[in-house]
Formats: sequence, structure tokens, C-alpha cells
Amino acid sequence: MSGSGGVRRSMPSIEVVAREAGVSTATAGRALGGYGSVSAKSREAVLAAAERLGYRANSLARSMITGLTHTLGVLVPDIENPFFSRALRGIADVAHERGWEVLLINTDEDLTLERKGLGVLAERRVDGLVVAPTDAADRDALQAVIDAGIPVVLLDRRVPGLDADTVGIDNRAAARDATERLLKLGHRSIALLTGGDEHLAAKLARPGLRGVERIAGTTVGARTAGYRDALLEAGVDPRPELVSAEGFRREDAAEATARLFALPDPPTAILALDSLLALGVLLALRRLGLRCPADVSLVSFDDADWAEAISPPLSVVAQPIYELGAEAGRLLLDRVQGSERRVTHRRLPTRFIERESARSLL
Amino acid sequence: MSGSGGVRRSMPSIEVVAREAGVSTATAGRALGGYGSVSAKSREAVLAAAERLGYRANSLARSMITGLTHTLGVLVPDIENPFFSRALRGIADVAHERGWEVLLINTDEDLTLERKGLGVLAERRVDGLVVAPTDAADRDALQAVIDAGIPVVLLDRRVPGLDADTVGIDNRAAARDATERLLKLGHRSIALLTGGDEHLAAKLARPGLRGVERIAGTTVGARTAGYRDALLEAGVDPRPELVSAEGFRREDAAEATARLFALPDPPTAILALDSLLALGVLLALRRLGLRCPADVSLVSFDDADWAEAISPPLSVVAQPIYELGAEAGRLLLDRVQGSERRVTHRRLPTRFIERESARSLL
DNA sequence: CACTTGGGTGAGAACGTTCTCAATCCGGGG
DNA sequence: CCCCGGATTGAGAACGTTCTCACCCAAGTG
Repeated sequence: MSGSGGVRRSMPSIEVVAREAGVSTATAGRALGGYGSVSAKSREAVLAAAERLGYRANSLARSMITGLTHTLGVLVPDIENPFFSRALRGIADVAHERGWEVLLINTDEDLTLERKGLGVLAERRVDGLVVAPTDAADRDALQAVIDAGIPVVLLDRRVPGLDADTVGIDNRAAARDATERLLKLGHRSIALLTGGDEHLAAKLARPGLRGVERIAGTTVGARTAGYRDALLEAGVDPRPELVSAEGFRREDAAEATARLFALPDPPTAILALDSLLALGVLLALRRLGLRCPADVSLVSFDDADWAEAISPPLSVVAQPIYELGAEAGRLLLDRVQGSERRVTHRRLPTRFIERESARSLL
Repeated sequence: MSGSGGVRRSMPSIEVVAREAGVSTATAGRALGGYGSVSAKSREAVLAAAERLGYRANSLARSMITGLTHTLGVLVPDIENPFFSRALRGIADVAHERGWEVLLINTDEDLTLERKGLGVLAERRVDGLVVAPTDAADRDALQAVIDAGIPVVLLDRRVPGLDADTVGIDNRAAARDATERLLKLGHRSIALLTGGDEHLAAKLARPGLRGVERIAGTTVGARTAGYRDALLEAGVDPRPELVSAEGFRREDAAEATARLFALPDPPTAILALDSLLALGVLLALRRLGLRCPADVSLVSFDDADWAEAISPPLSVVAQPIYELGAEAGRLLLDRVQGSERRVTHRRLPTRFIERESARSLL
């Protein structure tokens, strides 16, 4: 087997390589880094010496000089969430393609962690940041990062008044479309599982969900508004008790579903705002002994990998998740690489995929 | 709104802060970094100046000196795969808890990309590496990294002869157990979907799967061996045509399943070696008009989030995926922080979760 | 009073690159 | 033979920290 020999503790520096090759560090640097001009003879000597010594450039030192770390920071609530892991894949692919790496931080929807994360990434001098912010409340912290010269792209979620590019979908229109489809099938009693928090729940408590306009700037708020738009236009009165905002986890959705079916007048259809919530619904239906779509119709955001495989296959509002991430990466790297264009907001198209989980009542 | 004022292009250095506070850079460093000794008066002056100027330490410079980047490299085939995104969550949580960050690279099961990734991470001087290697063929590249002084922990997959810690499960025993359960239910014709490649397929082509012992060191190989063990002990002849190794993607599994049911003597049960493959099986069954478990039983590795929610809920071999990642993180950081213990191999326990996708033929 | 002790301080080295700049080398034209 | 211009080279600065070391000073100690 070829030499996997002695235990080297620390890697050789460019100076050692230069000495070994009989040239100056400047020349060695030029040969190894591919800049400036070097004679063929010197280059060969340097490269041979580097090979012999197992030289690896120290990118820290390089970054100190060039001012570029070739690193993108990614700040998301939870990498386990399929939405974010797919989006991250998009970001990472674009980044790698252009020679950048990705530093990942989970925020767990926790504002304190998010702020801490922003601080860490700033100290690491990442060249740019893709953030799916927990809450608009972090605007100042994000603006501080931008002011410090680190461009930011917001993914999936928007922060009003922030000086950053955003990438997402038209949430209001997508939710409206999904709701309209259920209405067209004859459903009048349509539940909405938002995954939101108390903050949202408070806004929704008013008659007719009128409070929702105030938060239509957020992802969940916009979708809820779209849901309300569709109902109103169809002449259906929005019932706040059919809208549940009790957390983003699967069990939260399961509990919410159980509560819906304890109502005197339970829904005939459910719209879930992401695939994890849809899973919670399915779980609850199974526990309640209800069948989909015979007893209740279900439509969900996000075309999870299991959506097509289960019985019945799930009808979904498919977001181009990978592309959202890739586009975020592109916008960010364009800016990192010097583009001075104005702040832009990209809305990628969604696609409703009709399968068999929503049945007609007509 | 509080000052999100002027556009600062580059961040102030410690020297600027020191000048502003009227002390030397050494003292400013001590005050900000919390080392050495500083008078209360100086400390206050420095911290106030730092606050005023929006100072953020440059961790690149710090790393140059201390020799620690506080960064862990993670090299996995595909972060979209739920196994790896969950494991990454475990790694990242442990890392953050101890003050480390995570640099992520996808290899796409591509040896070239993997080698390139190792190189990049080495140049970034990560303090340690968690790798789920594509193939044992990369042993020399991995050994070179270790020899350069960067500790490595192997996740889920092993590389014979490599000087690194490993974290995983007892794949052979787990597969054997799952197969035995199907046998106990009366199944004699049990198919295996491995997700492996041509390399594996070649070994399996021999009568009675005898070639599998040669690759029992790999994850897929060990599981296949366990499957064979169970069959042999039950006096059932392993049928190579029931073992399919045609790729890790969902569609691969769907095609393999279709082929299985085109056999004159199709299986009555299927064991899938990961949840993506199980999804492919479900998809194929739906296309073929077959029902689970009435027409065929299904058992899969990995307790995917949808496994419990679908109908019928899926019986699975649950790996403690999060804990695998966390343990890998712990082993690595212990070593980074100076532990000199010998190479260890952690095998975490698996748990068979019996649900309703496997029925008795008796 | 001289002598130790130890907290506090600053000058300057060190980390490993890239960049700047001046010096040297080489061949060809006058 | 001398001079010009471009390729090649090396010395040394620079990046922003932490580390080493010598120094100062006040408070004890003999």
C-alpha cells in the first residue's frame, strides 16, 4: 500500500515547501496559488516539493488576505424538516458549483439562538447569509449584519422593512387556490392547520378572521389570508374554530385534528400548511378511525416524498423547494461577487398536484 | 427605531477599538477575549468602545493563532436523505452545545466529490471530521487526513483497516432479526431490497448468496449477510433473484419491486434496507394494484416520520439515528479536545417496531 | 530601607498566506 | 556594445488576532 506512513501532527506551511523547492515563499505561493507568473522550472520544483511534503494550503491565512472566506452561512429553524433539508441541498449545490462552502446553524425557531447564530456567522466572516428567520422581530439584528457588509437573502419568510433579497412563493395565492379547489368540490366546512404560534392564534380569534390582514406579511399569515379570501369570495363565513395554530410539530397537528373532530360540526376537509402537519392529521385520523378521503378530505402544502406513495396519494400544493434554495444561493453569490443590483424579491411558481385525497361532495 | 444607521463596509479591528479605548491592542484583546488579567477600568473602557463601534472578533485571525477553528466537517452522501439530515441534527446539536460549528458537504455517493471534499475540509483546517464514506475505496484519502492530524469518525459505514472511530448499529444482527420475524409469520419467499450497486449485485449473483461474506464489512453487505443467516437457519434456500441491488433512489426500488412481481414465483414479503426504498415499494404496489399487507408484507429499516401515519402503519427496524449523530459528535469532540483513548467502535441498539404492515400467513 | 510578589500593561513576535514593489534576468533591436 | 521591455524573482508588508516577554508599580516582608 502506498505511504500512509508516519504520524504528522501539523501540516507543512508554504515556507517549508519553498525551502524544499529552493525558491522564495512568494514564488512558491505563485506556483501553488496559480497567480502571478512563474517559470516552468520553478513551478515544477514547487509542485513536486508540495506533493512530497503533503502540503495543503491554509485557507484561513488566505481568507485573512483576500477578505473572502468562500463560505456561506445558512440559518434555518430545523435541518430535519424536509423543506429545509431540500432547500439546503439547493443552496449547497449552487455554492459548491461556484467554489463556496456552507456553514449550517439550526435556530429551532428560537430568537435567542438565531441572534447568537448571526453573531457567530458574522465573526466567522462568512461572505453571505441565507436565513429563514423565525420572526420579523429579528429585523434589527439582521439589518446589523447587512450594515456590516454581509449580504443576506431571506428564504421562505419575509421580514418587512429589511434591506435584503427574498426568495419564496406567492403564499396568499397558493393557499387561495388550494382552498378554492376544495370549495369547488363542494366543501363548505374547511379546516386550516397553520402551524403558527400564539401570536397568530390571537390575531385569528376575531370574528371572520379579520385580524389576519395585520400579519399577511408572514408566510403563515399570507396563507391564512389566502384561505380567508377564497372562503369569502365563495360566500362562506370563516369560522375561527376551524383554524388552528398550535405549533409546527407532528403531534401538535394530531392534537389539533382530534379537537376539530370533537366539534359539534366537524370539518369535511382539511388544509395543512406543511407536510409535517399533514402527517399529524393522518396520524389523528388513524387514531380516530376516520378514513381519507371517505370521511374527510386532506390537502397539504409541500410534495413530500411519501405524498405519492401512501394510500390514498395526497393532493398537494407543491413548492419548488430545491429551486427556492438554489435561487437563494444564486442571488446571494451574485451579490457576493460584486453585483450591485437593487434588492429583489423572487416569487417562484407553485403547482397544485391533484391526487386522491380530496373527494367531491357533489 | 434604534440605530440601524450608516453603511459600514468593513468591520473595525481590535486595533481601532484599542485606540478608541485608549489602551494597547494587547489589553483590548485581553478584555474582549477574557484571558490574561485586565483592570476593571480598562475592561469597561474597551467593552464600551467595542459596543460603540460594533466590534466583532475575527475568528479567522484567532484560529490562525490558536490552531483551532472550532469547526467540524461533515461529509455525507446526501443531506436530503432523512437518515443523514437527522444524524446531522444530532452532530450539530452536540457541536453547538460545546461551541463548535458545522461545515457541510454532500458527496452524492461520488468518490471524486468525496475526495475533493476531504481536501477542501483539510484546507479549511476543520478540527475534526464526521464522514459517511461512499466506499471503502477511499481508505487512503481518509488515512491521509488522519495522518495530517485531523481526527475522523465514521458514521453508519465502516472502512476496514482505517484508523478511525466508528458509530453505527449491528447491521447483521438487525437484518437477521427482521428476517426472522417475517419467517416466524410463515413467510418463506422474502425479497430483499438493498439499495446497493453493481459491485454488490455481482457478489450476490452466486448460488445461495455465498459471495456476500466478502463484503460483510460494509453496511449493506452486513445486512444482506444477516438476511442470509436467518434464511439458512430456518432451512430456507436464499434465492438470488429475490435480492435486488439497483440503486438508492425511490424509483430504483419501485422498478425492482415491479420486477419481483413479474417473477413466476413472487415474494410474499419484502425487507427494504432504508425508508426511501420502502417508499419505492409502496409506490410500485400502488401501481401494480397490490395491497399491503393483504397481498404482500413489508418491513423496512428506519422509522421515517411517515411510517406510523400511513395505512397500514409500517413495521420497521428503528435505528437511533439522532443518537448515532450525537455520539459521533461526542467521540469526535472528545478527541479534538485532547482525549488520547484508543480507536473505539460504538454499536448502538436498534429496536424493532411492530406495526401492521407484516401479516401472518399461518 | 531594600527585596520580593504579583497584577496590570504594552511592544513586538507569531500564525500562513497574498500583495506590493523593486531588482534581476533575458533576448532582440539599434 | 548598449538599451529596452517583459518575464521572473525575492524581500518585506499586510491581514487581525493571541502569545511571550519585559517592565512598571503598589503592597507586603524582612
